[in-house]
Amino acid sequence: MSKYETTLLQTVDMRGTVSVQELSRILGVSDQTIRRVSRPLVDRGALQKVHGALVSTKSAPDLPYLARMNLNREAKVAIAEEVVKIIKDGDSIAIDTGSTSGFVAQALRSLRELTVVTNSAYVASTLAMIPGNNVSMAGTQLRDHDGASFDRSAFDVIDRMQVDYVLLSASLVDARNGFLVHEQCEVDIASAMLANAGRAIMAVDHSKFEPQVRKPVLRQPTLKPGDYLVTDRVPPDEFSTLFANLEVRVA
Amino acid sequence: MSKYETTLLQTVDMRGTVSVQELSRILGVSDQTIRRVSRPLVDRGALQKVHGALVSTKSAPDLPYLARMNLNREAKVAIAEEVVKIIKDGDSIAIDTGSTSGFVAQALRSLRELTVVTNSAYVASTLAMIPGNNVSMAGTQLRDHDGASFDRSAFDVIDRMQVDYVLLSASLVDARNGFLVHEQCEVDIASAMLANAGRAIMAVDHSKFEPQVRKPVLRQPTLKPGDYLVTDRVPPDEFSTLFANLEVRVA
DNA sequence: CGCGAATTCAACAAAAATCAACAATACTAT
DNA sequence: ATAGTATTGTTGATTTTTGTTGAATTCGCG
Repeated sequence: MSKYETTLLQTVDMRGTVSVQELSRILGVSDQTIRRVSRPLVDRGALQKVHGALVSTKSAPDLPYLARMNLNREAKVAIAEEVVKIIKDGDSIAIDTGSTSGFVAQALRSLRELTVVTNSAYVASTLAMIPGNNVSMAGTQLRDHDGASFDRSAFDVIDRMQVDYVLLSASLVDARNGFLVHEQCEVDIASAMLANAGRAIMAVDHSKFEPQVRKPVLRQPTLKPGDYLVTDRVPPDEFSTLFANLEVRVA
Repeated sequence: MSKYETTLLQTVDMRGTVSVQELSRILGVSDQTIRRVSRPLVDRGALQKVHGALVSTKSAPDLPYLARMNLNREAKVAIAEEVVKIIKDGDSIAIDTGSTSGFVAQALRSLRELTVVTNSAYVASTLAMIPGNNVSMAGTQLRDHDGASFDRSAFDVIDRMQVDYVLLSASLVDARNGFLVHEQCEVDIASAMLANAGRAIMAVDHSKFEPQVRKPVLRQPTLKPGDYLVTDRVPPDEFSTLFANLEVRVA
């Protein structure tokens, strides 16, 4: 029996199916080791093996995250990995709600001793399980489609913290108007997080550069020079002025 | 018997698996001593040894949340389904933390228009995603092994609500002393939920009727006549007086 | 069907952990 | 106080585990 067995089983059973590469990052070992320690597990039937990944034999707990999580999945995973390169063990970060945030939370499981504040119950529960992390859930009543909170107490919690980074997202990036979202409450939370954080990380996949069916109209707070913009494709030229002061990273 | 035994057992049982190096740092002795001291413990079956680390034997009560979720999985799934039969669409329920609660949350996804209050981020995020549900997360700072909160604000939230049911759990059922758990804060939350709820549902799988390695000593608040006890096997006779006034359901 | 990319496997070298024996230290009983 | 006993740290040989390399296999896609 290997010392990684329990963590490995935990992670796979929780997510249903997870790639060997990702497991190696989460456990901090090589992919070859993942294969080695997982072999006895699949022999004994505790796990199932497919090409490139391990899948749980238990009825895969169909974790909520709806259709949006699977929209542009590869893009969001890539962005999440790029975001994790910015963060180091021991850093503190505020994370807003949004589908990309969910992937970032998953990817952040490979770091240690993180201090996290978030208004998303999904992000909170994902990162709270990691031993050594210090996670605070901001807010009480949860919005039903994504499990995020925007009530008064959320702001109280956010305003109490001072963090190194804040992870933000947007529904649409407009060359003229910047980063747009649909709801005022999302802007409010973003502003509060931004006010209490060092550098901001704006994560938007390439689909956010194209026109949306339902056009968002509310502007996210403007970013500071030096804040990060992480995306999965080189943005079209028309955005160059908007991103002029930002550190742009393409996954 | 060595003076380190109890600390060693506690630490390993708490964390599920901990490396020899880390133990030597924690106890302030050499790694060789850890090996020496742990040998009789693994001989007597109180601990398990792997290369580089000690892991708690499987009946250990405080394994990380997701590891515990895979312990007696079938039993807990069955119990969860039985619990769901009690609840109807539109009901309100308070849910405490614990591995069984996680399964109940999964099973409750088949109901609609639920009002839920819980101090577990996992339960909260699981149920908040269902359209029509109204979920409140009680508490802010999350305990790292199971993502549950026990801070002041958790009680404020719970005390504001009046719900139809409360789902409780226990680490051990003792014929003389009733339902026992390890931590005072868990009792406090249970009491608060109980005070604001109609009928209680105590969910315990059969393993909770047998002696535990680390014996819990704190009594859960006593249940009212008519409260439910849901389990997966007919409890031994010695518990008949304890369960006399309860509605017992066996999955 | 065949090609390129990704994944897996086998084998070996490097690193880490274990064990046994011994030396140093603390503790006990007289 | 002192001899005897038990416990702990250290050292080096041995074993186990881990990362890396390169070959073989599988997968995806035209």
